[in-house]
Order: sequence, then structure tokens, then C-alpha cells
Amino acid sequence: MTEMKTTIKQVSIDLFFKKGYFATSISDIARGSGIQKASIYYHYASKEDLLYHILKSTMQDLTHTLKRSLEPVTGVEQRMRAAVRGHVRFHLERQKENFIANSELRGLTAEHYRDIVDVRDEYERIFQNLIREGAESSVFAPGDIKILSYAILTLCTAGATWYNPGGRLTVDQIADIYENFIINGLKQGTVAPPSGD
Amino acid sequence: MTEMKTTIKQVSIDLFFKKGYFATSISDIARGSGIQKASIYYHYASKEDLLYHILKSTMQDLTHTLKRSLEPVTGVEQRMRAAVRGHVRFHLERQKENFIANSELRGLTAEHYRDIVDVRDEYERIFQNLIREGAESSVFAPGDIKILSYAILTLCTAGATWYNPGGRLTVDQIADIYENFIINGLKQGTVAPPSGD
DNA sequence: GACAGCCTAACGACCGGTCGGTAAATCACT
DNA sequence: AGTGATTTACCGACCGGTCGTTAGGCTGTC
Repeated sequence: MTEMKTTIKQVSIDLFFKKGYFATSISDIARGSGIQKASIYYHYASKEDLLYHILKSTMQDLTHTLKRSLEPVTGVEQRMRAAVRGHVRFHLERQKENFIANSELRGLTAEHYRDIVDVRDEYERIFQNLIREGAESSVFAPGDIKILSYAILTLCTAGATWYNPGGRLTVDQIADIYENFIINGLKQGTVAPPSGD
Repeated sequence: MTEMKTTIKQVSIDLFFKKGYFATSISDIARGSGIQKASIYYHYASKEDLLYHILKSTMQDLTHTLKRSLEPVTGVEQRMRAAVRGHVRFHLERQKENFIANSELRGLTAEHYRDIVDVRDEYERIFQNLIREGAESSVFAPGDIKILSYAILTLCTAGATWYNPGGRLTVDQIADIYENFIINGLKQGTVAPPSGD
């Protein structure tokens, strides 16, 4: 990736985060990158292609980060704790990209949308498997796995919407809060899934 | 509110939910309402005005619903349970409006944005007060009140993004899951706020 | 005849994207 | 080393199309 291509991507991330994908024009991106808007098309095929590149690399990095952070950890509770921590950290440290990844999926073509959602589903499945393992070994209370996984992920992901890098709390402090909140929520008292499977 | 004005609003809610505010044109709304696009402007001053009306009424109804549902309930845990239930129910039953209210705030003018956010802040404060009361009376574990309130609200709100009205679970079943998950998360083990206030 | 409710027609602005062109760098070949 | 061919990275001008919005006219009802 050439230097300018990287610049364009970074400027786009900043603008998409600040103004939104649809409210950001190619001219805006060009101005921010210090080139003419026609030159954008030398590096990216279209505006949508630019969005796709951002989302794809973000989702890939997210999945890789999770897998790597789970490798050395054993025991389902500890693995869940590590997964939650990793999820929170990634979302706060790369706040802008993650915010875009969770709010601008509609800007994608049908094919690219499928592609990104597939990566996301694979990521979610890791959490769902952890919940299932935990329930089977009675470390976690039984519960609806899908709902619980959505709960966990959206909860942490939401951090990217309000997190203020220079704010009151550090990334680790926030991760602590979420980690404990979620483990407690999973451990007991959760309601059994509906009788009709 | 005249019949056509209501129709336009409902069509807009459907379209904003399905395609997003910026991707929906006045022509789309007119077509869905069965009139010409210029006629929209007889009922609403602008596209943004339409969005504002949708968000404002949704947020007002949400706040009123919460206050009403809390009135007969005493005891901080029961009040929190009722608040969570009400929040979840409202978000699932009026899924489209709430989805819009959480994703299209950027379409508002600065003044209207302030206005809506103020209503939202008032709503959040009700939850924050419940958390504080619960912590002071040792019903809940001590914890960072703002973070916990964001956690609770975004968690339930997220239901509006994936909820399928004809799906596997009923509104009440989902409310049960969230209610217990949150109460457990609040009750114990949550980490104390950072020492530096 | 007043007015609500809708229409047709048109507006200027802006959008994403394409075009032909160009200076400078890199490569291929003697 | 020198030189012609090709590629890289960019530019300015421009296109067709869509957007939100407005002006002004028609029609039915009280």
C-alpha cells in the first residue's frame, strides 16, 4: 500500500467517523488528503470500494486479535474474560474504524455486505461457543446463546460510540468493568431458553 | 395530525429503518405515500423536520412510558427490573423508530440534535439514579455509574437492531433474559470506580 | 370565495465518476 | 551510459443524474 493510499484511507476513517459515510463526499476526502478528487480513483475504484477496504481490514484484524489473545488461555471462564477484554480493548483503541464498522454497513454493495457479515458471524461464533462450553460445564448458567452473545458484543462495541480517549477512564478500567459485569451476568440467575427449543 | 401527515411519517419510519435517512429521498417517501414529492412540503417543512418529528415523538413516548411504568413500583431492585423491562419492551415493540433514533441523529441540525440529546440525557439520568440508589443501599455492587448506565441501555437498545418480530423469541422472553443478565451484572463483583474519583 | 390539499414544473447545488492529458520515475535494450 | 517505451501518480475540466426545495396553479369542500 503506497503512502497516499494509506493517507486516503486514514482521512476517510476520520471523516466517516465524524460525519458519516453518506455525508462525506469524495471531494472532502480529496481535500483532506491534499490531492484532487480524480486522483482518489487512481487508488480506489469507488467510494464504496474505499468503505469496503476499511471495514474488511478492521474485521480481519479484530478476528485475528481475538484468536491470538485466546491462544494461551485455558479454562472457559478465563477464556471468556480474555475474549471480552480483547474485544473491548480493540474497540476502544481503534474506535473510529469500529464505529464505522458498526454503523455504515448499509453503504456496502450486496456482495461486500455479505462478505463483511460473514466475517462478523465467524467472530460471533467464537463467543457463542464459549457461552455454550460454559453452560455445558456449568460454569455459566444456561441461557439463550444467541441473545447472550449479542448482548456481550453489543455491550462492548457500544464503548466505541461514547469512549473519549482523553477521558476519565482508561481502556483497562473500562475493560475491567465490562469483564466483571458480563461474567456476573453469565454466571447465574439467567433464564433458561424457552421450552420449545 | 391529518391522515396524510401520519401516513408520511409512517412511510418515512419504514424507509429510514430499511434504507437509512440519507439513502432515502423525498421522492421515495412521496411514492410510498401515494402523493407527489412537492406535497410533502405542505405537511413538513423539510426532510430534516420530518426526521426531527419522528425522533422527538419517539423519545418523548419512551420517557413517558418509563415514568409511568415506574410509578407503582417500590424497592430499588424491583424498580430497576421494571425500568429494564420497560426499556426492552418499548424498543422491541417500536423497533423501527428506536433503531432510527439510535442511528440517524447525525441527520439533525445542531439545535435539534441538542434537543433530542437533552431528552435522552434526562432518560439516562433515571437509570443512573437507580444505579446510585442501589449502590448506596448495597443492593447493587459499587461501580462506575455512567459506564454501567451506558452498558444497560445500549444492551437493551441493541435489541432493536436484530429483533425479528416473527422470530424464535417473544418480547417477554427477551425481556426476561436481559432483566436477569443486568440485575446479576449489577449485583456483585463489579469493580470499584478508580481511586482518583 | 376562501382555504385545505394536492398537483406540475422547474430551480440551483452538488454528487460520484470519467476524460484526456502530463511530469516524473522506472524499465528495457543497446 | 544513453535512450526510447512504459508506468506511476496526479491534475483540471466536465458529465449525467439526483437531490431537496420552491413557485404557482388546479380542485374539491364548506
